[in-house]
Amino acid sequence: MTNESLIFKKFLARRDLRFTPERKAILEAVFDTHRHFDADEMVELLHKQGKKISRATVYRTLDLLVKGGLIRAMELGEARKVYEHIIGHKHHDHLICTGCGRIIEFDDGLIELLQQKVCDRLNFQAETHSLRMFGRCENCR
Amino acid sequence: MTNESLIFKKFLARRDLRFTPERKAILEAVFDTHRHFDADEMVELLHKQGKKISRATVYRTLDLLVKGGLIRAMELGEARKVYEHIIGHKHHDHLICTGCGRIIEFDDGLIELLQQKVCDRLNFQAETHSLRMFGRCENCR
DNA sequence: ACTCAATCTGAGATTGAGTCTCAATTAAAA
DNA sequence: TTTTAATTGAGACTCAATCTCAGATTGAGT
Repeated sequence: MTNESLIFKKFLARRDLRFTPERKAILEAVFDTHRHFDADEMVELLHKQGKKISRATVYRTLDLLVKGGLIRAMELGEARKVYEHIIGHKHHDHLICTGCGRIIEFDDGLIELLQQKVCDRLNFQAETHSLRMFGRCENCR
Repeated sequence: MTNESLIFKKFLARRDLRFTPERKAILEAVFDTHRHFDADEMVELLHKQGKKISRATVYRTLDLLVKGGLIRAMELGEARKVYEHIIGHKHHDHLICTGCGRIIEFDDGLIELLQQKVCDRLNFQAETHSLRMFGRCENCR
């Protein structure tokens, strides 16, 4: 049993929700994918694997994975939301190249610290944050 | 002639686009509004003022104002894009209360500086950025 | 002022990601 | 086994945003 399965099961149990075969299959497909993906890509991937799971269930389960803190949803300038793993990955933010669509991840502890200071100063209790910089990567500038 | 009119006219002229009565009315309505607004609110506001301007034209003109650097579009956690002025306003980022929807603006020069350093380090030429922190404001925590 | 090519507009159709509905199914507890 | 509640799938629905295209408007050139 993988780490993420345990965490997801615990999350579901806490809410009287069930670890169904569909949720298991989606969880596994999500954690087998080591890049950003969107909901409809996940539907397609599951169908390619012969798993007949409806769009509605995929959307619902991705929401659960977000609520459970296993994955993170982001808007990277496109219409669709994309997702990435949280578990087993250090927090990071994104540079988004408006030329080629490339996503560059970075993290900077000092920026995070200063963000926290801003929140403290304004008496705000941050739960999540999103820092995105849009521009040109080295290949496109 | 206001500052923003001059800038918008110049932007349009540079692209062989016209400063039509509709675009003028939208520009004025936008800069008379001193808070965040979305496209459909702007349509409604114009209609209340007796200006019969179509949704399509409002959407198109807001895009032009963004391209021209007069206003900025953001996603603040809701489905709709919201807009705010850029001209005459210092750059800032946002705290978004997930309890009451309140938007708190802040700016922190040191964070901006560190963002620039990240871009320099990764050879990335940033054009815009967006830093949002979601959580609970002092009234909702 | 007139012509003409290019831009602009409005009404409504269309798109598309995401959500909702509800009947049938499945899981788990009693 | 019975009962109760959660779950699923198919497709309808929502709604912000975009697109279409015919007719109107603009402005440069004459």
